[in-house]
Amino acid sequence: MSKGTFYITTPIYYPSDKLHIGHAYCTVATDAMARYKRLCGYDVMFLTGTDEHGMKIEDKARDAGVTPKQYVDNIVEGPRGVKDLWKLMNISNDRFIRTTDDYHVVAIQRIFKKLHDNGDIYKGKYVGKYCKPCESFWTESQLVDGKCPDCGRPVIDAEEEAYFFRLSKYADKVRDLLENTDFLQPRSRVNEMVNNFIKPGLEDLCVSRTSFTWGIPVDFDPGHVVYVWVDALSNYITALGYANDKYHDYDKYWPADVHFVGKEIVRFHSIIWPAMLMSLGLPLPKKVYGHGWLNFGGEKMSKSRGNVVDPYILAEKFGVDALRFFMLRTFPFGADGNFTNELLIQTINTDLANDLGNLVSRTTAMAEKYFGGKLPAGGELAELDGELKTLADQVRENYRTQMDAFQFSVALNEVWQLISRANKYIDETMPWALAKDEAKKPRLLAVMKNLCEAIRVSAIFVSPVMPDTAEAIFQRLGVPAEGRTLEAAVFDLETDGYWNTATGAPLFPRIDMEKELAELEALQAPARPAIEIEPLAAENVDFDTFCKSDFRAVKVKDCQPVKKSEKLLCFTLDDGTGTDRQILSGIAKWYKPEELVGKTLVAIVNLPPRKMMGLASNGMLISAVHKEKGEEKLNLLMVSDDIPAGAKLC
RNA sequence: CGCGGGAUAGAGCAGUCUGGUAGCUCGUCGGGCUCAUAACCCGGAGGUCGGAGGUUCAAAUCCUCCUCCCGCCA
Repeated sequence: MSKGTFYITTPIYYPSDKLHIGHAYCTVATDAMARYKRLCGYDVMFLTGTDEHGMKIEDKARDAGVTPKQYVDNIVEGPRGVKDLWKLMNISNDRFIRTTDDYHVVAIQRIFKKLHDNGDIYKGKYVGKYCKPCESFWTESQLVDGKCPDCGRPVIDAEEEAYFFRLSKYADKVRDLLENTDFLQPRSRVNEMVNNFIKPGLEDLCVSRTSFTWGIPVDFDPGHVVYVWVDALSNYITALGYANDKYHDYDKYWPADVHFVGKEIVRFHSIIWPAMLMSLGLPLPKKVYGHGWLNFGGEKMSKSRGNVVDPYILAEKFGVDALRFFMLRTFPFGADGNFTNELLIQTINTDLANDLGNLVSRTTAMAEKYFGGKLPAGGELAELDGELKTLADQVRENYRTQMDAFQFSVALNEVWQLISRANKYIDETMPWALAKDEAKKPRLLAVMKNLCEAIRVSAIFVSPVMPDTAEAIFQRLGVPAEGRTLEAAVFDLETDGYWNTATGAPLFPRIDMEKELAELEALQAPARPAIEIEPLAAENVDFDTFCKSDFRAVKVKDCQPVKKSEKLLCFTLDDGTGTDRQILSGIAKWYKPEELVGKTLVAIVNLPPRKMMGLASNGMLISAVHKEKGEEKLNLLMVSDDIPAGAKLC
């Protein structure tokens, strides 16, 4: 009686740090879709996992003084780790893959060998920017001001021996796949991929490295480890047993019905992954869906901004279902969303407490009061009831269409049409008035049963997103198992016998907005230290070297913003020599040009001249910098105006 | 001319592909109801849909140009 199989995946997450709400968003969406398909009657395989190799984890582990494996074990299996989080979020994955799992390692070596043997992987030279102290390769785009993004030191051109995958060979086929099929969704992502990566020309892909060791060894060439692409992307097939003996359902579930991925990795899933599969001669996944990101308060979430949202705090505070619901109801799945605590609380209060929760409360309260919770067969129907059923039928159609298109927010909006209609139905029928007249008892019975029926149907629709809530509602109404399937989600005006309702605590208590916001603020604040300063330098500078630095008091004669630059201000300074000195400084964020004119500042004047935005800068103004609650703060060093221009500091 | 996303009532968003009375949530104002979680139901006020041109009987929606914001994600 199964309708076939449905294979759905999340990306495998990189456990270099604890996961945040963005990861939870993707996984919850995938979980809701998996549950929905199960509800539809599919034999579902839902896979998630972690991508555990690579230099960054090697580095993090070294810093923490543990082995890379110990490091990832802790983040994946440890307290409040990845698996704990998914347990908390009620994620119903059927399988969890770690790229350090033995079977995966073996399979990757076989896959790598196969790609090598068929000529799509060849040995070449990887050319890039190399930072010697960090022993790291960087690409041009990763560099910060042309220097190593980790340590800020200069990089050199360098090369290392590496294996390459002939991605270029598949450029035309991949382009065709993207442009002429609905493989990649939403459609808007197709242009991004084609314009940014395929049109400029696909380069072959570096798939092995020798500059770090935390990875799967290339078994036929010691010293090389498999670089992320082959290792990570292949998880979708190794987890089914491809090229290994751990599992045996590759034939059953591959090709995947959909890979849900964040927009930042659409490129790998829509270009590299299909090309790899083509090379292996395997079928391609049916769809890749690139969802948007959750921003926080209008800004991108990031560690350094200190605005990373911890799903643990929110789930514990407001409940897992409420959090799951909020993420899927509020934001269109394909686009970025702006997460705010206010919006979260507002959504919970409006949709869950006022609309759904209150509907259940008032209905069960009346059923209890008028019928002792048992609603027998019979009742007197009216025209209005047909309206309710018609809407319920429409909602069912639209809900299924939207869910099948992965449009969670639209689908849920449909369900809330029905919930609102049911609330309105109560006002229209006024059961409390009917209850006063014994002759109207049959009508009252029908009204109550219709309400229960509307709630039952709604609960089924809601169940993929809020499994616990749906369960609670079924229990409150006394709905038997056969009344909980999507098949059974058809509004019936003639329900018979099975209603056995119970009153109870509110499903979703209303939240005191101001109080909770304050508490959240307090909970999140400790994560951001009030004042942070850079650690003192470990290395001493010798006296002579220090003495070479020529610090002088300078007076600001003029200060102008630099066109096209957000950061730079251009200073004309009196350094006491009689000739104006021009210095550029990246402090526009903190100071307005006009407020600095006339001030006496400190500058080092014997730095080599440097051009910035086409203007020469002869020296550097000295500032004091620190961080406040994760935010960068800067204060220009201003000294007494009594000090004459050019006075030497020593 | 690097690429992409965005600009719609006080706030947050949908609608733009497939032109045809501008919609939702919150807030606000007024009314109703009392079964329910100060909830629920009805109604009002509030928008020249970033700007300028163009196509069309008709444009938030299509075309051109401009301004501003946001990302660039090994």
